Amino acid sequence: MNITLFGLHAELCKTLADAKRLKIIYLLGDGEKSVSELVRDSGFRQANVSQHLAILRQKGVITSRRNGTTLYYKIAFPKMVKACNLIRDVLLEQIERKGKIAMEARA
Amino acid sequence: MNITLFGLHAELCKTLADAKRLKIIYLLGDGEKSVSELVRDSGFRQANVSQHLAILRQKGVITSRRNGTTLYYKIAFPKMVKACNLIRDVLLEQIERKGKIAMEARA
DNA sequence: TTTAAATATCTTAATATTCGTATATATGAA
DNA sequence: TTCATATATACGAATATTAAGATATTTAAA
Repeated sequence: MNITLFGLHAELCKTLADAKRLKIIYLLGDGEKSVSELVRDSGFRQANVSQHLAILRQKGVITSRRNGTTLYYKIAFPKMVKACNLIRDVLLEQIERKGKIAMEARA
Repeated sequence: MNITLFGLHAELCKTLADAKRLKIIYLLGDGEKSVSELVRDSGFRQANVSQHLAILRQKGVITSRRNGTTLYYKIAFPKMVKACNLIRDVLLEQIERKGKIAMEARA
């Protein structure tokens, strides 16, 4: 069920479906960053950042480059960031249209 | 942690992060469809389709219109489909690249 | 007011995800 | 070699997600 196109597609979408990974993706939007820079800028624990980076790298969303003991990560496909931006646009439109409180009241 | 922008953003991304929901979204891409049409075209069980539709509706990705006992669903934000398409593009690029690498490795 | 059709919801077991702690690995310097 | 720094991985507990079966709800028609 996972080697269908929809299955692979869903797996790729899953990489975006986590608040911490989204933050990391946007931190990498400005250009490559080392793990320790990401730890510093995100406020997440080092091990946790590495875990999320491993997921993003394994799904081909980011790539890495080593310089000494330092690993630099960057976005592999700008289209993924564009997709994130579209989804964020929708979110902002939803918030603007109804107000988040009204949305939750109906839920 | 879920009422942050990144938290809400991740929740919206989550709606795309399931193979069945992606299939439903693409089935709705051509225009509105009733639940029974979706059941027929997807091959999923009725209760399961309803469950996924409920998730998509609750997150504001689709909207519904009732006609008698029939409920018609449609995409609420075309931008969400565009985001799906971008991610699928990335997936296809990844597959193509991998294919090339595999070809080169074999050659 | 029964009945049927269309759709939604509840419950639950299986599975997947996430995070923290602890530990391991890799690289370069002393 | 030994040490320090940067980063990755293993493991387990808590939590979340999914699918199926059973049941409920809604609407219209008989």
